[in-house]
Amino acid sequence: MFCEVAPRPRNAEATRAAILTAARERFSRESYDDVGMRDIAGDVGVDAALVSRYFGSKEDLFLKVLEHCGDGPDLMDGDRATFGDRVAREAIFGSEHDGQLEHLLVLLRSIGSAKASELVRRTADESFFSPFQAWIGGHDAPVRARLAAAFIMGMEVNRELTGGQTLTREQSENMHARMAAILQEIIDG
Amino acid sequence: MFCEVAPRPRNAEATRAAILTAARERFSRESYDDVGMRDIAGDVGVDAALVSRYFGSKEDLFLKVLEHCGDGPDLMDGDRATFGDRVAREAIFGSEHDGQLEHLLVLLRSIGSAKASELVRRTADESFFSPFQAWIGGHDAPVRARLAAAFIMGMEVNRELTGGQTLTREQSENMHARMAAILQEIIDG
DNA sequence: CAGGCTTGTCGACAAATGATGACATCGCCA
DNA sequence: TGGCGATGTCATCATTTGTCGACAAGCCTG
Repeated sequence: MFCEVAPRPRNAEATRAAILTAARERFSRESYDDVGMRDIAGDVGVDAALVSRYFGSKEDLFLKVLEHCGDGPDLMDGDRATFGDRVAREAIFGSEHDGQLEHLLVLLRSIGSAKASELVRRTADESFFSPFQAWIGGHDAPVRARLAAAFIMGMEVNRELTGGQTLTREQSENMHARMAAILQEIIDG
Repeated sequence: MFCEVAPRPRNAEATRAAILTAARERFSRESYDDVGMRDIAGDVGVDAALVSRYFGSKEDLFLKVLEHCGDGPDLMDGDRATFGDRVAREAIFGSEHDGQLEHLLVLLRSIGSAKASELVRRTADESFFSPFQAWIGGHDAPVRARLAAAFIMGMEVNRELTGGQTLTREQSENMHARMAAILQEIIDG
């Protein structure tokens, strides 16, 4: 009884989209160097050569991922008065299914890779820092934007570094409250 | 006129130390994956095979670097009342020749690499988070340590991401003042 | 000065990677 | 239904990487 997997229908557009999605998930969990064309292809159930042909090169694919999920981080969606609370919650507790910070994760994962860092830098500026700074507005917007961004990104890194050992529920709530207050104060000026 | 480079004297101990130093400098500037044994060997003026033989494997060498420069970050050296000022200064303006945060840089550069992340996590805990948390002390030390650490690391990442475009002198001073205040407040409880 | 241990180099290998061109297979249209 | 373009696979290449064993050169001791 051979239980063959249903073959993917021959649809270039859909396959292309599936590859892009798989690539985005990979790049948000592993660094540019650690993600292989064969990995992405395997996730989709396709040969690695197809990925190359559809996207040109690995670098081009990475760039497409950055453009695709970088429509603009939705950090700025929502009430401005609850910014600290919202963002601190996601930064500390994370979120199932693709939270607002997934875009940042892709950037952070590959910031260390020499081959990707240039793309990461440019994207970070164009689709994160600039709009974020504009959204913050007011006096010293560039400075306040950097402070807030640093805090948010740092907490992501922190979660990565101390991922194993978790705080107690009470401590996490405590940290969330403190971070939310600090962030909100930065945002408000 | 052949101007030969003076050959390195045959001294295993010195050579070993030179390799370790070169490795530390490489790993503080490039990620684990981007640093090759041949690179390190080239810096010292030695064959790559020697590095392997002295340190076993690349992973062992990386671990030695972590242990070596991780005697304990000297963030905690100095007056506690000026902690915010000192650390914010180094995080924002950086520092020539190996500042207090060089140790953190090694960790941050390679946090994304799958092969190094486990070592990075362990080292970060043992030689950074734990002593830092103990040094902070007081109520909610674990929480406050993480908040401060996140802010500091985030500013390092920030510098990496926005390295190209610099703030004006005035803006930098402004950011320094704000960051120093926030850090100090976290430290003081 | 000669032997022998130490220190270092050379060449090579196996594995993995991104990339490419030739070939196979599906689906649509005449 | 037959053919043709679109879609996908296979085999392969060049390169890079860490690592290893064999060999060369140097320094110290007898």
